[in-house]
Amino acid sequence: MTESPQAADFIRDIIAQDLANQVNNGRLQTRFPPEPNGYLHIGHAKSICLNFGVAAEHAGGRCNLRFDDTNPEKEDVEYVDSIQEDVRWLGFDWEDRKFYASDYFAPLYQYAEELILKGKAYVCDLSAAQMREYRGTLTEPGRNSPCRDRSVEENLDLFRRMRAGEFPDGARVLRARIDMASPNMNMRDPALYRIRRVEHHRTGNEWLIYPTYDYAHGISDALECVTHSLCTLEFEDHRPLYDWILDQLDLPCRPRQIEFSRLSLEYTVMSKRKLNALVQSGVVSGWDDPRMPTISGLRRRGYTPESIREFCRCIGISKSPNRVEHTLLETCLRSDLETRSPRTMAVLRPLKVVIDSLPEGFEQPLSVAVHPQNEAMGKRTIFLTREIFIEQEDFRETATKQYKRLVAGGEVRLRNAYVIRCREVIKDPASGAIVELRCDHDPETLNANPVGRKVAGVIHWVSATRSVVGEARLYAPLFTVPEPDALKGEIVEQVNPDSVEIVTGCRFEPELAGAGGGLPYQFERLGYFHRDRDSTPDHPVFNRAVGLRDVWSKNESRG
RNA sequence: UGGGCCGUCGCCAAGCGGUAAGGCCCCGGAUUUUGAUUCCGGCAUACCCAGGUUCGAAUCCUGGCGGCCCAGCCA
Repeated sequence: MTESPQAADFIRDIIAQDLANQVNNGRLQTRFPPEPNGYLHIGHAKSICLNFGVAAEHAGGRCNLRFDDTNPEKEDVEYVDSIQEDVRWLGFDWEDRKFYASDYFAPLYQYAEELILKGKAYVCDLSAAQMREYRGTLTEPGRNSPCRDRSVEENLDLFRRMRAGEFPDGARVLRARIDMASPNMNMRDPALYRIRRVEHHRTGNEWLIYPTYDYAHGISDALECVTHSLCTLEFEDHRPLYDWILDQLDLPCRPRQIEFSRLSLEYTVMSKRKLNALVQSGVVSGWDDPRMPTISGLRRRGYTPESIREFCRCIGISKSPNRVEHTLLETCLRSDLETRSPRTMAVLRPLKVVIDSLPEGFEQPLSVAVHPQNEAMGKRTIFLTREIFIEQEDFRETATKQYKRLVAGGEVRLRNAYVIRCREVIKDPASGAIVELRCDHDPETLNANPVGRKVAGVIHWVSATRSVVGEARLYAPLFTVPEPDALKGEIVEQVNPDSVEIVTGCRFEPELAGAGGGLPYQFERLGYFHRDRDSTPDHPVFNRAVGLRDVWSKNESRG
């Protein structure tokens, strides 16, 4: 797709200015710092596009991948693997700069001793509950911990013994010595280290104490010589702490934290906690369920990296609260696939049509464009046979003049083939259901318009004999309300029960049986469909990534 | 209620004292063997509100109002 040029935003403005002013000697270093405790979602894509994107826009700009793995209780290698796959799939490259906060556990520990030596940190014996009590509230200042004035020697001794495993989990923490009366709760002597006898996915059992995010993040940034540390708005209140920590220590570089608003999307949820709940409960089939807003879910659904990048460009970067309409995401996919997706005809709900004017056993090969606007994509061959299938909804016994498809006694064009006329409607005598149509074709209408009359409608079809049977999965939003985050109760119980519709007995052009996992196909007149990994050679399964824009059904249902 | 941040079209979002970009949606119309695509045209006398400064304000000042975030030994 022709990707739009990257527009400026307040972060790019700041960076351009810093670069112009030779701040950090004109270096630009960003980082994408996921915690490996879940799969990446479209909100992360926004951050990835920003961090890797802005680095790529400047000569010498670099973006690191850094796993923020300071809490072994929640983290797992499964997630570090999926995260790397997703970032790469999105089209970004950290080259040889894959780091982990856990790479810095040793220096982090040394810096903590340094803080103690400077009287800027102390070991606190308060329990978690007590600490909460001492912290005060939003409107009342906190109280100093009784341990706050311990001597440097005692603090150092205690901290070393914390590390050595002399105290049980949770017994003590190392705290920054800042200001228990600060109006900013984050500055009320925040915890820096906690005791956790948990195996870490990379450091194993080497450490019994683990640094907190607030302590580790800024130092990790500085050690990597990150110049611009971009994060979401909820960390705005942490910036004074981020700066405080860097101010106390003698570090090689001085990063600057800048915050932007996180992405919200209509009809879905974005918090890892909620997404995890959906996965664990089984209401979705996994992190890559095509209804999920995860990168892996979007990929399985049929979204392309290009379309997701374009989406991220479209939404921009700002500090305003936002909730983006999901039609924008769909538009980005459609506009990507419109230009390069191969076309095919598929009938989801088949209605048998017999063309009586064609002889028994008739087969006519038709060479048709893979993409009508792009000849370079070549031709494919389809076969017209006496028996074909059309879409059930493309026939009505009676209809208003607005209905441009086939009606009893009326004419319609078979896409890429002839105009046919419906002579007879065969019904099941018991149920009255339409089971078959008998039609005649007009032999003069292949690649030519009929003379003396106009046939407005064009419908897709597939040969009854030259086709394969398979399955289509049609998706609707996971939630029926635009703001599911506002819903009360368990998120798992709020999921739209009709968010997936499995249609079996679909008919596809034969080549789709063995189609690879490349770009989604456009099923003409229906939408873009992506082959699912549940497919088998004799039973293709296609996910509808997105439908075609459809003003007709919208207007008709409107009345 | 303490602190931080945000408020420009239905949804994103430019704008940085000189008289409201752009995209999405939406509405017309043209072309069309996909009711798709493409193409033309329309879509904020108005920037949360109220005052003030100024020749001139979405932009500066003052005061309101509304929304989001923070009281994890999560990130």
